[in-house]
Parts: sequence; C-alpha cells; structure tokens
Amino acid sequence: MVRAPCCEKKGLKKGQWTLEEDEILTSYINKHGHSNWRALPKHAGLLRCGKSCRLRWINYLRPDIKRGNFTNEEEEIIIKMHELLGNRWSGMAAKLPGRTDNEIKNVWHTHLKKRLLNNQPNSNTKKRVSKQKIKSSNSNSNSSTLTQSYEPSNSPSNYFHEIETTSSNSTFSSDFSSQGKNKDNSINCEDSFVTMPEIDESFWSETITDDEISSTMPTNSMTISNELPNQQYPFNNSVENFQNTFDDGMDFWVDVFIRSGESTELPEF
DNA sequence: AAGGAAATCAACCGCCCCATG
DNA sequence: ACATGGGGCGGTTGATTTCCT
Repeated sequence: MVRAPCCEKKGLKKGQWTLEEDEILTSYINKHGHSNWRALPKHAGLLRCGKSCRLRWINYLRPDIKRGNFTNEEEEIIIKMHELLGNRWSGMAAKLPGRTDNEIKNVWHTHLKKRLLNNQPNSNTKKRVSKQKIKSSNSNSNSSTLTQSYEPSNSPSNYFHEIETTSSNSTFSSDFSSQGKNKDNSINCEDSFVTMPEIDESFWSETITDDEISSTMPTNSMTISNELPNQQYPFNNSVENFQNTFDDGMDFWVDVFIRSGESTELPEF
C-alpha cells in the first residue's frame, strides 16, 4: 500500500522561507498553537507543507532557539553523546537546550566528524565565523523575532560537576537500540548517581566571557572547578527527583553517560 | 579582483513509530 | 487486529558563503 504524500504537492511553495512567511507562521502559532501541523498552513494561509512549517518553526522560529556557533563544551558534549547514542540527533538536542537536531547534525557532519578523524582537540582553530546570510527575500533577515547575536552561554558542563569518572562501573545493558522509545523507567541503577536537573531557559541566559570559559573549563575536560558557587550545580541526591528527571530511557542513558565522564568503557554499537 | 573549491546550513524527502478509530 | 493519519526523525540535497590560489 502506498501512502499518500504528506501534503498536496501542487501549488505548494518550496525553498527558502521569506520574512513574510515567517511572520505569518509565528503569528499563527503564537495565537493558535500547532496542534495539527498538516492543517496549520491552510488555516494560516501559507502555501507550505505542514511538515515544512513544523521544520521551520522547530529549527528556526521557535523563541527558545539559540543561535550562533557552538561552544567547545557543546561540541564536546555532542561528540561524547554521539559515542553513546550514535546518530540520535534528537536525543542530543534534548540535552542541549536551544539547539536543534538539525543543527547538531550539521555541526557533526561539518566539523566534529572531521575533527575526530583528524584527532584535533579543538575545531575552532579553523572554524569559519558564522554569519547571517543576507538574502533579499530571505527569512534569515528576520532579526525582529530572533536573537542573532550569540552570547557565550554558561557552561553546560557546570551541570556535570563533580562527576566521578571512576564510577563507570554502572551495570547496564549495552543495547541502546530501543532506548529512544523506551518509556519504561524501571531501569535499575544502584550505583552512585546524582540527579540531573532539567536545564531551563535561564541556564542559557547568563553570559560569561571567553576568558571565563577558558579559565573554568579545561579544553579537554568535562570537569570544572570546585570553586564555583553551589547554585551552579543544582544537584541533589534525591531518589524522587531522580525518578522524575528520567522521563524516558533516552534521558537515563544520556545521563548515565554524562555521569560516567571520561569513561572509556562505552558500549559499542 | 576573479574564479574555483570547500564549507556551511536551511530545507526537503522518505521512512518509521505511535495514536486512534 | 488492522488500517490510517500525523508527527518525528535521520539522511540528503542544493543554495549560499567563505576561503584559497
């Protein structure tokens, strides 16, 4: 049986979004939400496929999107999560607030993969400066709704504070093939753990300078200084919070991985 | 300065999973 | 149990930008 195309192909616009389209979509979603992507373009008056609208919103128009170059720490996180999850871009995006799976995927394919192949510790040495594309009719000029300047965020690694790298002896299966969809939280993890809090938007709002980053973040280490204030590491050991935090299997494995720090005993895929 | 090569990234495509009837 | 529709995901493409000679 052949499935019907997701949307009527005829008469639908493709390619770059215009500022006007962006505004229409943003306005509509702000007003009505996006309960039905397929019906959305019709109701909003857009000549776009519902999927295209969804993608545009998720990857670009969403208010919580974080633009700009990835920090070294974010790249390190991506590399490490890729070791754990493979090409589970959405899983990685879930742990990098403000970043989209598409963006992570692009970063991986453009320079992280090459960096690993070349065994380079830092890709920024040759990384091109990301500039907003200037197109006459292009939505990329929609700075009215999006923050174009990138502020170096507070370190995500702060949340991985004091991870015991020797605690990698957690007894878990190496089968990750179904973790993404696994809703069963009854995974037994009796070894040492800490609660990984959800990273809220305020996490990204604080800015630090590059110098601060470099002084608190050794290039090749996920461990950061103990001298930073405690509130930067909102961990506690509550089992209750632990259970609430791990809403799905993916979160669990990501956090197990993160806690394991530099462990070399990663599962193979 | 010009032109080609390489890199980047937004967007599309098609498949898969899940919810629903 | 099965069919169907919708959402989500990962792979890929192609336009654009930047670098290099």
